[in-house]
Amino acid sequence: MFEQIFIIHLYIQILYMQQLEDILKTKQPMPLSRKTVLNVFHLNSIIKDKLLLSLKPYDLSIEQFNVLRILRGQKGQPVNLQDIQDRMINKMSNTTRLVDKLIIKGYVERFVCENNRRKVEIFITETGLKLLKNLDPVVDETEKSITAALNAEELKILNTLINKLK
Amino acid sequence: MFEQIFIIHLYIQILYMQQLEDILKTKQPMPLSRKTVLNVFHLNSIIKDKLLLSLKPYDLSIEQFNVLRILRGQKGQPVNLQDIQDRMINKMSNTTRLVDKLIIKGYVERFVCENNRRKVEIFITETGLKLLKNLDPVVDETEKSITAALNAEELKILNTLINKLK
DNA sequence: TGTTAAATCTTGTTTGAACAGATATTCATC
DNA sequence: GATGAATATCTGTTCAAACAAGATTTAACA
Repeated sequence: MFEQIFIIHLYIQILYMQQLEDILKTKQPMPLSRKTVLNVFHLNSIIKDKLLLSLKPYDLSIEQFNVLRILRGQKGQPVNLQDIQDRMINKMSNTTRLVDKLIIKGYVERFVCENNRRKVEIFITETGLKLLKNLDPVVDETEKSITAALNAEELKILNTLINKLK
Repeated sequence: MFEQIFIIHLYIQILYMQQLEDILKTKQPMPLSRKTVLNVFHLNSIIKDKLLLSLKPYDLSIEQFNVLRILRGQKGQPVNLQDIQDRMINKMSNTTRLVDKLIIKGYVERFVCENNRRKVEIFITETGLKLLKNLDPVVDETEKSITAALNAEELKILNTLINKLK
């Protein structure tokens, strides 16, 4: 956890400031806190839809895809279910069944951990790695198109503000 | 849709810049676009959980609550299902059943539109209005606590950036 | 006017999420 | 080493979301 101070001079064109009010067709102005919450929900929904559209041809949910990326990041080192749950973006109750589906599709394997037989160790398979390799450019492209409206500096500011909220 | 130019001088303390990397335990740095997407997902998940917790005592989902707020905003004017769908933050496929649940709970009523019998007009009931009145301070408080880490200027910037992405 | 298309809502089915309870293994303590 | 608590995962059930097809009413128009 670092502590730095950035000084940023930001010139922003406020083009679509009324978007949310347009959708909701509210007459009176909303508190800034509510507007922010609703805007985050709305943006999340838009991004989710776009990503899902990219993953649809591969029959993967966003969560399944993220788990595969987590496993790849391990580079062969074992991960147990708890680890996966901790690293998932949307906390889920049943990671077991998510992994089940990835096993059925042949993208991951599950072994009982010999050191601690309560745990299960999960690995990504060659098939899983190959799938990710195919998906990488697709998802990269989608993510870039999603964030295309902001330049690097603006994105950094956005991430900073989000991190302060979390 | 207005067009204005704001000049904002922003001094931001970057305190938790590494949060996402901490969770995912990734070694190599992520592209800024991916980081942004994951950060939005993560923030959305956190906010959703907090709001759900506030609504839980009232046995309302976030979507149900938002629909009630939309109906209240109409001040007695009829809204049909299509209108509601258009104004919902997360586009849903079956608004019918969402409204069904609100009817069962006695918060809204449904009538066939006489001018166009394909449409159904939906109104909020007195019970629904009373519920919202109870919920207002609770949700306001939650929303404020969610956004408490940012001051008004930062929130405005955040909303502007989000709007540019949408 | 009769046929077809469009708009609007509903229903059926399949899949995913949430929650609680069950199972299996390990750890701590006596 | 027997017992109860803690850890880690799995399973059952219930409820919500996604998707597609169906039903009803209106509009278009030859």
